[in-house]
Amino acid sequence: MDLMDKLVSLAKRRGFIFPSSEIYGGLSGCWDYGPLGVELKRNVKEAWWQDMVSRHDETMFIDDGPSAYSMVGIDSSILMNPRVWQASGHVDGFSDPMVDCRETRNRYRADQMVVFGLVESDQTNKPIDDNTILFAAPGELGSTAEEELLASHKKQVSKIRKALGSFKMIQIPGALSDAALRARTLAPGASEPGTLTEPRAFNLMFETHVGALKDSSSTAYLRPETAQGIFANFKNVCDTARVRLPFGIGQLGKAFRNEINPRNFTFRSREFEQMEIEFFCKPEEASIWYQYWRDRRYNWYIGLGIDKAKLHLREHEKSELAHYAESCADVEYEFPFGISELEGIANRTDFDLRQHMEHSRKDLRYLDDLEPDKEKRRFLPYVIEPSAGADRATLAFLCDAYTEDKISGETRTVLRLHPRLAPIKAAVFPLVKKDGMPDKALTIYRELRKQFTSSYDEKGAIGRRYRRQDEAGTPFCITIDGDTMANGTVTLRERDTCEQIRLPATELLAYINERLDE
RNA sequence: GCGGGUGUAGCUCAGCUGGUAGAGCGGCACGUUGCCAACGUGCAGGUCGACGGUUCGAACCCGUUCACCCGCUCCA
Repeated sequence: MDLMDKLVSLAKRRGFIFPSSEIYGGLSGCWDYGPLGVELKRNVKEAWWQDMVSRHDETMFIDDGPSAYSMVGIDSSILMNPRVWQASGHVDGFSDPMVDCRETRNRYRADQMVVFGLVESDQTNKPIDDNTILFAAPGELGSTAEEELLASHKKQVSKIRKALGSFKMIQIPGALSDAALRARTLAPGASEPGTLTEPRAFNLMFETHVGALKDSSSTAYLRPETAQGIFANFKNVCDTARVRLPFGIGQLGKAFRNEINPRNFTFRSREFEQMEIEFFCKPEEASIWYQYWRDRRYNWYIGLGIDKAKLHLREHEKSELAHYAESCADVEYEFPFGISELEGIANRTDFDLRQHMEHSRKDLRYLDDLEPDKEKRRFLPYVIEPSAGADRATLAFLCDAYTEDKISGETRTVLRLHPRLAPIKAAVFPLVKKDGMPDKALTIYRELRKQFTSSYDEKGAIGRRYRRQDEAGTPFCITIDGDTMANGTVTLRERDTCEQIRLPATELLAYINERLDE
């Protein structure tokens, strides 16, 4: 059984993650977090929110940043005015049948791509050959002519003309929907035929209707990203929060994408949770802030215990960049199913604010009242966007924590989660179920429980209880034994080393709190 | 969406040429034990993914369908 299978089994067996609505057969791309999973995921989100937003100190330079900066948070609604998604490009970009070129990674609207075939130059329009190459060109069906084919295609066409003599080119409707014809089709800029994917309707956004009437005027979308809620509130935050450039707005929340093919456990889901920051700065400082956020976000995962050897920061090639991004880097983790993206950090320039300014006709420019030059006072800030997936981060922490080691010949399964992320911080056991130990243990348990998630267990052998907590990732197990009854000390057993220390029960809270902050 | 594979207990799986459901682990109870998955006894838990067909009889054969996994694809 490979690591991923083991992890999925453990997640189910111990109550981390279940398939959504499982008693009805589940729903592809949707997952439920169980009693342990919800604590883990909350801890991931809480760590992010604290580290990025609520505990951020705007009076200090953070992690060698270029300057001090402010961070504020918002929580915008999932349903928004649909014009938001027109401005962002999501409505036009993802609602039509599209084909992708595997080689050039370009995407075309299938209904606006014209495919030409070579036919006899007489009236028969008979194909000159059943296996000739076909040429695809983006254009408008019915009006794009041979002359408008890309230059690279022209060369090939004239080459064929030299070899085969006279022929003419006609449009072949529906060629992209036919697998055999598609395999012979040369995409613009591609080096060989057959690189185009099947046309697919990219109904990426989930549609719904607001109000009682189900007509086009009531159409609304479940947000496919949380980012636009931040851009849409940029002016509100500027007007009310007393922030000055540079500053960031953070948001945690659900987003929805009707993925063609959800895969790899919770990694690609249709409903997922994002942890996004839109960081606004002066255009001339954008690249230095981009560097800063790349490194800061990469190190955030390391600080929470992810194996550095499995975490990569990958800078995108220019050709990989989305049209709105000037630069982009991915934080990638080596999952058992392959290297995959946890977070993208992009320099989005002023694309989003500009789009929203044009569509909303509201002036979204930042007013720099310290700038003496009146011409330069109003401008659109550039945006650095560190956009992370909460479910992906949770999955990465789980995968990274999963360990099997040997304790006196027996295989032990243990989740070596960072104490800050562990669903349960401490478990309390009476060594035996007699001599007043359960009562003493319960007193200590109730004390710990006031401060952090704790567990009490008196069932079964002590070794079994330790192992149960190992599978849940509990970093500390506290055992009440004969000495506790005599002198008030307890043993505290470390999850990762199985080593025990003895300390007075009265010092437990302070000790564990200290360890949680490491 | 296309190609391939898999659906049996909470988990991992066995179940022969069709004959009426099993194991290990896990859970619970009691006893014994007492610092790293101890032992004993007992209990609970399955309309064998769903629907339909063939048959005296289907977990097994046939059809349909759903879900999941792998590859192509996409991305937080």
